[in-house]
Amino acid sequence: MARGITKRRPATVGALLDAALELFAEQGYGATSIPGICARAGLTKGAFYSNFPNKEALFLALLDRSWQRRAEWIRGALATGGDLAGGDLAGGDLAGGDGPAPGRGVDRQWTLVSMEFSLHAIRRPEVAALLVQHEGRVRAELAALITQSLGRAGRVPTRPVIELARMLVAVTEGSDIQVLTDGAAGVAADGELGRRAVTALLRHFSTESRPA
Amino acid sequence: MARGITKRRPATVGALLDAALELFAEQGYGATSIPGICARAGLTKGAFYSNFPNKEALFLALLDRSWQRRAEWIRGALATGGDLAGGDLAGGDLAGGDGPAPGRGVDRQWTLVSMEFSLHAIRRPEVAALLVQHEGRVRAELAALITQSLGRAGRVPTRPVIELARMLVAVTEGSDIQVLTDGAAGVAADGELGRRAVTALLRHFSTESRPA
DNA sequence: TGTACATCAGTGAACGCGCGTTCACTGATGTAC
DNA sequence: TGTACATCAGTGAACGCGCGTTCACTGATGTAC
Repeated sequence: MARGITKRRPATVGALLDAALELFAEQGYGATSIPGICARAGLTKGAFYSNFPNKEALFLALLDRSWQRRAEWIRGALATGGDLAGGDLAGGDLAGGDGPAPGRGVDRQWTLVSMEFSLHAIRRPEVAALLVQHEGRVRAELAALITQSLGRAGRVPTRPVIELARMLVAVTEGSDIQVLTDGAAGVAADGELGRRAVTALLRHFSTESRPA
Repeated sequence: MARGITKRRPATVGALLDAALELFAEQGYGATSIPGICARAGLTKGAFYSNFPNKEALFLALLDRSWQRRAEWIRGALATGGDLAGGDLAGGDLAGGDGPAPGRGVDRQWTLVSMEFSLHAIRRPEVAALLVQHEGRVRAELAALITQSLGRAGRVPTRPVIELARMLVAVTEGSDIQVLTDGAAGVAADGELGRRAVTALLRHFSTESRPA
């Protein structure tokens, strides 16, 4: 007679995660209250405590869901032969989309929430472990994408690809912040600067592969 | 008979700003309470409200002080002929120091607080204006530094220096985040990756200046 | 298919606490003489 | 230099509010027969 989880739970948890994503992006993690999340989700506080012990657990669950969605996206790019050098993964797109993925432009919600999480992780070693693990996986997938892209252009890397992956993530993150702050005003289209830098780094740290 | 400000104020304000810097870095802006700041500063809450209308005003005052200190630092680098390409400004050092400036390595406190402020600014257009203005000034000074560095190396930029300045800020910010998150584990010394990327970008977007 | 009922999931009232903010006050500062 | 006193700056008690958390309860779910 009703053993284990029922079908209501996933819907409730989903509503809470959706509400939290919105509010974390709008107001920030610290400024968002549990009652606020419940109200946005159209639920009572009891529903929250029935599913999570505290706000941090909700945050981790939210990241987990986002990471899964983004992982699907990056794997899709690999499968369909995404080309970094061409620019279709560079810039804002590295920040992908929380869902079916937007095209060009920075995903504001995701960028804000993941910046918050970086801050959070930097302050708490036990949370940092999670982030480090996740970023390791992302870098590994990105490294594969780099190798693929360079290969298509008839080039080979002159430094470990994992190191290039780190650089691309850094420049992309930094660019995204600038785009959100001032739209990289008057310099180039959204993400264009980041894409240029990515291309430059890929060229600088690779060389033509002449099969003797 | 005691007209205008007395000598107590600067000391009180200074203590509050010091306390706030520590706590914002430790716990984050949102999680830090006014009573908390006052306790850390060894003052009562009244002292706070006697000097600031709210936490946000304190935050802005703190940034103002930090920016002034950092501006002195970057101007010093220009005056003493700092060399970007050589690496002594690149990497974590772009993040300088809130004070006489640390040598190598990322300034943890400052990086955390300025990330928080970026988030804050992205969410509030009226605050963003301040940040945009400040970053504009920083980019201008950095552009001068880039021109100087390239000049020393007998090179000229192939793109607007202000654009290069943006790229260097982006890659430096992104690298700093990685260093704080996982120490850019096992890849290179702190900030080394950022420095390499900076050098690569400077080389890629400049060419030898052969005075015909 | 229909009904009984055990278990699961969310409700809503209740609580204690620390927050932000105010304000009458006391002590510190610094000018006037 | 010393004293009187007006103004400034910080104290500490007080307040109302919304937060996080708990829990007895009611309604939803899904199995057994």
